[in-house]
Amino acid sequence: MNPCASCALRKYELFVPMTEAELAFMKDFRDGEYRLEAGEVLFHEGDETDYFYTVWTGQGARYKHLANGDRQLVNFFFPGDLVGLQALLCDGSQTTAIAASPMILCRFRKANLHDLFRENPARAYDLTWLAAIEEHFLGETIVTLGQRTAAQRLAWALLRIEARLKAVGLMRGSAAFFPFRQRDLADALGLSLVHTNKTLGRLRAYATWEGDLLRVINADMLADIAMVNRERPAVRPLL
Amino acid sequence: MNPCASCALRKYELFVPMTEAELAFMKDFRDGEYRLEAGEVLFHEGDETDYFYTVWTGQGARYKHLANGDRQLVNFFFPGDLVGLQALLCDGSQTTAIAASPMILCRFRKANLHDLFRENPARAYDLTWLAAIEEHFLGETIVTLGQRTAAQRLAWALLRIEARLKAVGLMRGSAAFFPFRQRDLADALGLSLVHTNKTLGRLRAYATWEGDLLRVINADMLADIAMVNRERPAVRPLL
DNA sequence: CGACCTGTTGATGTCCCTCAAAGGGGGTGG
DNA sequence: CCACCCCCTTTGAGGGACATCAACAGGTCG
Repeated sequence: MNPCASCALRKYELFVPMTEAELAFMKDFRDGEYRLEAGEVLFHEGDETDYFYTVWTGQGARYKHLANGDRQLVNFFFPGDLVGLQALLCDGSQTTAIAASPMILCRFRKANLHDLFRENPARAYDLTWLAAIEEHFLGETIVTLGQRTAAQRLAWALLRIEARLKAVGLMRGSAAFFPFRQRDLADALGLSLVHTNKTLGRLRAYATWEGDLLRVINADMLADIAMVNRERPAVRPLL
Repeated sequence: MNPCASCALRKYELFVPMTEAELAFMKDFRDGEYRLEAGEVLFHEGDETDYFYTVWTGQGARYKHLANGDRQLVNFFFPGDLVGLQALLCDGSQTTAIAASPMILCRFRKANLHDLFRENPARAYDLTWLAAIEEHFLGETIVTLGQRTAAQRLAWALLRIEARLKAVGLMRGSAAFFPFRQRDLADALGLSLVHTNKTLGRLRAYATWEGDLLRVINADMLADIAMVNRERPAVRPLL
């Protein structure tokens, strides 16, 4: 029984298909699962870890605290995302990773990384590919934080999050399951909670977010507001 | 005559040393140099490129334009930095890369990337390592844009830039050579040019930036203002 | 000499932050 | 089964940090 071969994520178009041989390799490279409850921490700022992960189920986020107690959320992570690779390669995590819902992660040992590169260059390439994709998203985030107004930031974020969730089938009816609070989104976008709330109110004709359900009503309008081109997420590997 | 073996950058502590064999390999993997004058563009938003690069000499930046004409600088690049890897892996660049001074870049062919992973896993690992380091810096930038005030942003940036320049010997006397304009720094930090100028004025007791020369006078004070721990740049590979 | 770029400074406006408080839902304990 | 509390959302009021507009000075180049 190969958990990688039977992984439900692989059916989604978001991910590049894998061969039988690749799936067999990943099964051995994988070092079991790691389970988290909502609110639990995967690693803390300053931790030296021996593992990195990919998200199998659930959602979480990575953030950093400043000396004055402010918090900046660096990114959310969704099924298929890599977590903790820089913590490994940049000796020591500078961020904290936390689960926002129950999560299951596939775990990989740092000690096996060199073997991966030596024995399966194609998978190593995919790992680099994933790192580059993450880097690309962080670049987009920088553009947003640097140049967009509150309404533009929110439109941008809601659009992006909903598309990503849809791509991995995280739907409850016609809405996407998004288990975060307004506080989290505010900290991700560099806005105050109050202003985030008020601005969400003004966008309510185009997108709603009630409880854990995010519903995009008028994506074109949101894209207009955010000044982005609406594009489906690029195809990417899944370790 | 091996340009990688004689590369003047390798003497700096910032970079992990390479063996003779590795240097010989890199010489073959390298696909010549690419030279730019100040102001010239390496690649444009939307370009599909066949190359990626590392900076040998000179400095530049990568930025993105929004529909309204605003510009956000995503990162600066300095000698030893990787440029254009995501453009390759995320099909198509979303950013423009431009030289701020005359530059020489070492060029690598996209077509050879798979060979790199197959034939030299250790170098492939280094490539991923570099990507992770870049990702780490982008994360820091996100924290800064999201949470820090104008003075904090500038203190953070001046500190970081000066440390990076020092690490590759880009000194003119006791100051670092930094060929950008206030407009560039403003666009990097998400501030207006005017406010950047005024805030730089208020920091002038701790750091000066006149012409192309950046001089940090009181790094401890800047670190205090920026709420960062002063740390030397982590050691990293140099392709 | 004039055009242009960069840096500098002042005046005015506004977006967003901070402070404050109230309402709803879920959980817990009496 | 209700009282109470905590967390989250929502709304209003006031203030501040930063953007925008405008103008000038110095240096460089044609």
